[in-house]
Amino acid sequence: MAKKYWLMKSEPDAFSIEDLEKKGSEPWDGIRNYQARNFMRDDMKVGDGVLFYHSNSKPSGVAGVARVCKEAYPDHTAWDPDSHYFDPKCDPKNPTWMMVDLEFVERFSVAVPLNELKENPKLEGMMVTKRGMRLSIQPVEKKHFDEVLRMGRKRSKG
DNA sequence: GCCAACGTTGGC
DNA sequence: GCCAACGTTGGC
Repeated sequence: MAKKYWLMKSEPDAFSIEDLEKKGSEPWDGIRNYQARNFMRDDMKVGDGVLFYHSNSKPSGVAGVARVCKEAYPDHTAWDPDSHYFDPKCDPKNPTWMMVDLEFVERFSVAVPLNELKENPKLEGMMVTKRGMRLSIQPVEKKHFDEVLRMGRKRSKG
């Protein structure tokens, strides 16, 4: 199976690329959307490339790159009453929610802001550039992944 | 802080 | 099963 590419959103106040860099790897918990879960559960494999996107940020944009290092397994925060992500409808014996682990790959010194993604004709059709796109995990085409990587590294050089 | 977009819930 | 109400996401 060919390597796949993804974009995953996080609010940097909650968990940022800097946090991932410090920790090395981290479970991507708290996903409570069926479409996003299905991508993790059904399609993500170890080694897949991930654009780490900072949302609700100034500005929002792609802050770096991560890699899937563990395939989908149950998200235990769903049945932890103390967790922000607690889901009272979730049965631990038949887990509804899953997560993968990501490991740090690369941090752009300056994030590639959303408006530059939108303005780049090579990224036409990329999901994150579409208005009203709230899905927090999105599949990304290889050509788009490579172009965003190029943009991030170019900026990093100054 | 505003509000458009969109997913979920619940009454019927 | 429809759809209005509600809650959340997330850019601006």
